[in-house]
Amino acid sequence: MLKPKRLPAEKRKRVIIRAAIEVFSESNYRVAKISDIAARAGVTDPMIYKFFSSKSILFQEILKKTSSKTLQDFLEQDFFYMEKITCKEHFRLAIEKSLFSYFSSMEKYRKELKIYFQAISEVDEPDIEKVLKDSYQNYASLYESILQKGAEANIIQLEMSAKAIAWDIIGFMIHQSTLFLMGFYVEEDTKKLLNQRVSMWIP
Amino acid sequence: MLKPKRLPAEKRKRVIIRAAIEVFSESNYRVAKISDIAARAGVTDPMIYKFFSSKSILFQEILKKTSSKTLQDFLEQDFFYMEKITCKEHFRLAIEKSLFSYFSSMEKYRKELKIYFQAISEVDEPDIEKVLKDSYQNYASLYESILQKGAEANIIQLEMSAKAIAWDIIGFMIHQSTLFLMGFYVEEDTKKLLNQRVSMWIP
Amino acid sequence: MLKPKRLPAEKRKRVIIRAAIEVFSESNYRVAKISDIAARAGVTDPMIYKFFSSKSILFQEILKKTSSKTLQDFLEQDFFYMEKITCKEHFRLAIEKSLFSYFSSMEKYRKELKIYFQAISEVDEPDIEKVLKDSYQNYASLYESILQKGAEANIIQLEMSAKAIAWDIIGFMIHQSTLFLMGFYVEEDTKKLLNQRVSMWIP
Amino acid sequence: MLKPKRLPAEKRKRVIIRAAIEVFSESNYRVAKISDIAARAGVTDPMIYKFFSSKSILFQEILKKTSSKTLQDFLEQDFFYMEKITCKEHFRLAIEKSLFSYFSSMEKYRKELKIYFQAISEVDEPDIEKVLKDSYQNYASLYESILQKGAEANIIQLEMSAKAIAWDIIGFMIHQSTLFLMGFYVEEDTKKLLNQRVSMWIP
DNA sequence: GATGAATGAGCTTTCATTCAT
DNA sequence: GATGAATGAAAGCTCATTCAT
Repeated sequence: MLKPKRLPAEKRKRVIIRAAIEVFSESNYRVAKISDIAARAGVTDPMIYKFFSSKSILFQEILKKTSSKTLQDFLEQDFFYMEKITCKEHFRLAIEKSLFSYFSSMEKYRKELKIYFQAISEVDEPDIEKVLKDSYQNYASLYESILQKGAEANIIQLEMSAKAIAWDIIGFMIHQSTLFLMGFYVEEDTKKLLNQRVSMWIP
Repeated sequence: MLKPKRLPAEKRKRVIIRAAIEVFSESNYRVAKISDIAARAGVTDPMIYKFFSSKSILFQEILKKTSSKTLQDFLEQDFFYMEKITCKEHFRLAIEKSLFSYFSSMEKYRKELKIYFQAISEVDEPDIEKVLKDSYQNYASLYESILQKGAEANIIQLEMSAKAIAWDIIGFMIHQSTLFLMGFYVEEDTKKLLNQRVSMWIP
Repeated sequence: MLKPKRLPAEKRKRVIIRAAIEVFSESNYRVAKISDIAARAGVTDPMIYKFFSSKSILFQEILKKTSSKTLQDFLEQDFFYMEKITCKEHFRLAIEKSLFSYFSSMEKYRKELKIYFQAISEVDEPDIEKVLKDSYQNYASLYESILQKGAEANIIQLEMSAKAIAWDIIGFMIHQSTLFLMGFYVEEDTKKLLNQRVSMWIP
Repeated sequence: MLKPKRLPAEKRKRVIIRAAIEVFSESNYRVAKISDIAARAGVTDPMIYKFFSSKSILFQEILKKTSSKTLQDFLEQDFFYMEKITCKEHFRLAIEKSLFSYFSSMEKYRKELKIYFQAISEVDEPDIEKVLKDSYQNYASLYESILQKGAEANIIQLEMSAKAIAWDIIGFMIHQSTLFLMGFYVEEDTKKLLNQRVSMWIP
């Protein structure tokens, strides 16, 4: 092993997270050992604790980071640049594009996705449960507020509460993620389904 | 402690398996402790080892038992009583009914289903991987042979190999199971999808 | 396994001891399991406890039984039938014959011998230590009393106490037993050595 | 508890080995508990596992280390500095001296010797058997090669193969070790026997 | 008289985590 | 700032032994 370089804290932290993502995704939260992660990151065990106060916290940070990063990707593309959305059809398209963009990024985030599904088995740890819920909540809130805005601006009319629709959208995302991880994802099918759903959500 | 009742081996084994199913399904394979299972079954740890030589074996036995029990349920209903199946439509119906019967039993086997999905995270243990694969394989073989028979009897014509179709059927089952566990299962939707698929499988 | 016959207690006990001798001699006191012994004897574990209150007791009984049996063999041959021993030379011959008879029986008692040497590693259990010592003591006492009788009858003259000589005889027996178990026993050599020693003991 | 001193790994390992030698030699491999050894070494159980991956490995390392240490002592004294050995008499003397040096060191290695004899009861563990055999083999090879050299240089003439003689030498060593441990070792006697044997080996 | 059922007690081993240097 | 040394706590598993039937 190469002599461990002195890295600036932020960088080192990122290296550790990257290593942890790999190690966790290769087995699971319980089987993965701190020392495996440390070895993969090229540091010693206590270094992990310098940045993350416990294994659980490290796991949670991964969940949070992944969630916020994908959310970021999302916002940056700004599918919902309202100036451009002037009619229902545009609105529908924006929803479609945003979701499809998520589906397209699944390959890139395959490992993180696996970790998300592991997390489901760990919901008896309340902290983990919270992070998991929050992460879904963020997405839901985003869609909820967008739908709200669209409705307020009279661009669209909703038949259900914005919240209910938002959570159905999240459900669809999770569902497709599962299909993806299990090897059942077929882009064409999803596209069609997505189209149908959008018509349902925004009638 | 309540005075430990003496049970004949077969009964005790069943009690332990039941307890293990509960304990495993409430958290996961790694988190569940032998002593939790023992306590739930109202026995001491060593009793577990009288019946199952290791925790992993116990887990595997649950997987196997569940698999063979649901398969049994299946065979007993004999959807494929060939004397009665004389035309393609009957054949299609038999497939539909058999699958729908499986979907209907998911609620009954919710815990076992959860354990099956936990097992996916444990496939780095080769024994567990094998049991998992075998269990799917059994179902696949069943459908394969049925399709084969139907084709040989000229009741149906297949556009793909019986094997490929069989595995697509399994995929559909797994997919619906996932939806179910995640709370996304809607009987109506599944019925429609099932209908479509059957038309695909048996054109 | 054949249905366990109802055996008279004494016979059953002997069967168990025989099984225990085999099982112990094949590994060692700690590694040998009660259930192995029971299986070998064709009985269930609790049966062992019917006859021997603990594993240690069973081990001790083997030591005792072996000791008394070989001692018995010894006495029966009556090398020291005093009427026939009228001179030093006869006395020496009796000693020689008695020891040589022991050496000749080592093959027959190989397993028991192994157990004796195992017992040495277990002397931290005081009971076992006692049995071991007693067993040597019995032999020693025998020789001591014979030497005493010989001296009192003026057949032989001793240069050391009868006790000291007796224990040296025991030492020689143990030594030869060790050689035997380790595969270094050569009858010819032992015969010569024995002859020398006898001259020493009875000058 | 006394505050646990921090020791560099090498030192700590030596402390543990020393403790293990004592604890093993005081009872036996099965009776000695890891926690006994840890306590004796003034550490907690897991420290043992930092250095030795299992109890069996620890035991084996002791056997190996002892074997290589005594062999080292041996080689350092260089009884077989060939320049000085020019005639049969010198050669014989070298053999005698080397063996006698070993016998003289038995007191120093009494505990290790006891452990070696324990190991015999544990030969059903194949790893232990191997270590034991290798350890004897090393000594045998040493003597074999020396005898070979002597014969090739025409300093001595052998009546048997160098290998056979080498193993007879090992047998003699083991035998004397046994006598020593059982309290029957008498330097004088051994010297005489040794002298005889050497005449046999190198006639 | 014999056994199947059950357990107490204990051992090896693992791992997240801390702390002195 | 980084690490090697050390441990607390617990888990899986084994085995001699007991007891109800």
